[in-house]
Amino acid sequence: MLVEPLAEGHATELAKAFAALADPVRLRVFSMIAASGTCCSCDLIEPVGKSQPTISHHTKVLADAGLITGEKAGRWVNWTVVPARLDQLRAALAP
Amino acid sequence: MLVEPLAEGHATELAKAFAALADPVRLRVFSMIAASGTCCSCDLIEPVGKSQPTISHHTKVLADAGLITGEKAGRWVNWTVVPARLDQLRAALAP
DNA sequence: GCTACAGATCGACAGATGTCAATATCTTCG
DNA sequence: CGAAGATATTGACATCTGTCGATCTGTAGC
Repeated sequence: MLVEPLAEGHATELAKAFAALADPVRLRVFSMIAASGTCCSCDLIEPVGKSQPTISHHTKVLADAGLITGEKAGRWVNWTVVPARLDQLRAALAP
Repeated sequence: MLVEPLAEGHATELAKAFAALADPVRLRVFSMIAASGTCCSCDLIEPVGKSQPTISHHTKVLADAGLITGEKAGRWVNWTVVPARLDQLRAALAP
């Protein structure tokens, strides 16, 4: 991205991913999922200090942006990061 | 960031930088500055297709986030990217 | 079936954000 | 000085976003 101007479509696509990381609460949620390898939403509520609907909202935003993916396991949802999406973002910031 | 949960302060700091990249127009402005090494605001208006105040607003947001820095040269402002800030973001996304 | 729990969805509301027209500021040049 | 050009600032507006309480949808275990 640092060698040639971004096309409009590509910029919109990238912006969505960055927008997903543009909130402190969401960054913390994301880092907790990344750090633990896998965790469910209920594990995030207390450490993050937000209500359950708010956490659910944030996981949805992160998932829609392709940064995490959730697998249902009984009553729980196991969230994990999507490494390929991260690579994409790092590449976009690379010189 | 992927090995341990982010502290609240650090998350807020990072979120500001990502928020600056969370808009397609701003991403394009940023990529054009990066690609050209240095350019002034007036060079951005036509290719980006936004009004002059809007471009000015976006450069200010990017500058406030520490992603670019502007040096006044007569009537112009020469914008350049801040590589250290970019490194910081890439590091935050590194496994 | 009933209860308890994980998670999603809905509705509402305050606050932030992107955009432009109008205007102001500052700098160069004649 | 006066005119012209590059940016910045202001004001206004529509839209988006983060948050919560209330409620709905599942699933597990009794």
